[in-house]
Amino acid sequence: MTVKQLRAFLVVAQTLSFAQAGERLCLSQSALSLTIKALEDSLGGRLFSRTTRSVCLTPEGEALVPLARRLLADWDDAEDELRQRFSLRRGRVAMAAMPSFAGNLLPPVLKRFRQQYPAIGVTVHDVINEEVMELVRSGAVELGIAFEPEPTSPLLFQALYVDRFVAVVPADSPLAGQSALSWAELLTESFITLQRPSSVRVMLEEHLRQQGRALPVAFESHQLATVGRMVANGLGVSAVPALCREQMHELGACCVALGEPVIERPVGLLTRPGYELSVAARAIADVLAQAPIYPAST
Amino acid sequence: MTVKQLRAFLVVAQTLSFAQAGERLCLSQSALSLTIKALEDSLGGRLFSRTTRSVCLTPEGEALVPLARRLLADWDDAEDELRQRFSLRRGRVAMAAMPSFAGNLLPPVLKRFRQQYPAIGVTVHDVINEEVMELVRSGAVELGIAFEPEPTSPLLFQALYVDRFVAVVPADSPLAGQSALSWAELLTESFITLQRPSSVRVMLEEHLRQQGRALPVAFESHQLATVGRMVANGLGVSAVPALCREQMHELGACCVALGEPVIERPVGLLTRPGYELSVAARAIADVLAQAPIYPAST
DNA sequence: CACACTTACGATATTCGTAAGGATT
DNA sequence: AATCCTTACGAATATCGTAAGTGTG
Repeated sequence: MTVKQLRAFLVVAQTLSFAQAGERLCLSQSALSLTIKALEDSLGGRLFSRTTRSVCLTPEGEALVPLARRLLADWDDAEDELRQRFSLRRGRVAMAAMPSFAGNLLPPVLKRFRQQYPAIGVTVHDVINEEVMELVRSGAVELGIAFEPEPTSPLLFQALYVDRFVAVVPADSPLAGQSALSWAELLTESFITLQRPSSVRVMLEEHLRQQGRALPVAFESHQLATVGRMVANGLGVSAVPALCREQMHELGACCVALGEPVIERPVGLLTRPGYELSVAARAIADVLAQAPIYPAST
Repeated sequence: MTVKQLRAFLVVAQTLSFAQAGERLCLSQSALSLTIKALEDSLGGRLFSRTTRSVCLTPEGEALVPLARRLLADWDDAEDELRQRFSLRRGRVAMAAMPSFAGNLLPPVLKRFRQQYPAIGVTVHDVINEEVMELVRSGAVELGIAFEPEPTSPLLFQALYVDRFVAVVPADSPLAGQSALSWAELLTESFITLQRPSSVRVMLEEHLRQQGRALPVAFESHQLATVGRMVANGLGVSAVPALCREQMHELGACCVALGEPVIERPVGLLTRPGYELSVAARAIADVLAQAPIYPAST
């Protein structure tokens, strides 16, 4: 039993005429006759009762009509579903982004994406850098946005821009007026930073340890917003990726460039090697790559 | 999108190997490759991600797997359903029979039918002769069992046997001992018969009117069983088709042959012209025609 | 180098349309 | 006689398998 046969059957069942049905199916009478015959043979009995002059359904044919209708409707629905996915008129993408990106650069990108493909749903997992990598690695999400992983990581990385740490100081601090700060100057103050699993914290400690410095941590939080608020209230200073500059300003803190050693690290797209992206995920990746919203890398 | 393509897709999705899938499908690698390619083209995108060395599903392919499973399962179910109908391993037949037949000869016939085709359901409408014809005419039932209709009737009739009226008298009546009765003898008694719409009543009156006799109706009922019981209790006599002889005996009444004029009429199968019987109905008709249970026609 | 999928090409099957046949109104 | 379905047959199309090509482990 083939799709074509079933479609032909339904049209004949509706018109009760091989000639009319053939016309509607763009098929000659003879071809249609053979098609129905083949269907009947495959099922083991007659579906139509032909009396050379008139055609009518046998009881078995009658029973097939509703079955065929449902079958073909489901068939067409499934076909449509897939076609819509491929043509970006439907779908859902799961992605993960580290909080600093998810909260700052991602929303405008998603807005643009939404304007372009309004029927594609997006699930964003706003988790710390390490969990982004884990979600991508496990296949739970198709796309991740995070710092460039170690070379030993099996994940594919495509850089979007290079992020650089900047100092965060209270707006009324004397440090706020300077065009740039040295680490030595910054570290004389009480330091506020994120809690341990955070990659921002880990990166900071790692780089400073390499030059023999330690982080004088006075307060820590697991929310960037809290860090910013603490700095704004004069509890101390911090250092965050430039990505968060806007957010810090909004919280009332001031960002100042940091001198040597410049701590910077590429931020970009993580994907799982060996697995293709869905058309929809590919579209998000493209919008991300073309978005003109990234801070200069220098 | 064709059935063959979808089946091929599912096997490849399971094995994740064109070679193995081809083997299971009895298809060469190349043919399978083309089949999948055709499916992908028809849907507008890739379903598998091939890296010359390994095959895996794209997210869209992943989405198609459950759809394809359901689609093909439904497809096979429908195919099976029809095949079972044609092979008499499933189905339902609606038929109608006049009460005298439905209550006497039909049960053993249906028992035989059931033994032969245990999975075919039968709906029997036990209604008076005229309604049997109406149900067949309207297509509500495929088969009817009734007296032969008038030649003007559009229904097809196939005789099973010829039924003849016999007298019904109380067992303790002097009439019960005779080998045959004349209508003159019978009509001297109080007469019990069925109520008006019944064809038995109509036929009786019609035949007697032709010879200038009237029916001295004392009691009437719309149930043959009640008529029999009334006769058994000495309320009077009756005349019924020979078909009901057994039933009358069981009710305590006695049946005796009737002399001239012999009232007889063929009983048989009614079908709708121009409409084919279902395989299952055909099977019942065959069992009915071959059943060796009919009284001799003479 | 070996394996696994793709592409190319000739052979086989299927499907199609035209034309003839048969039956009914 | 006209209409409608079936059957027959040659042609176009599609599908298949073998074999060569290509990229990966």
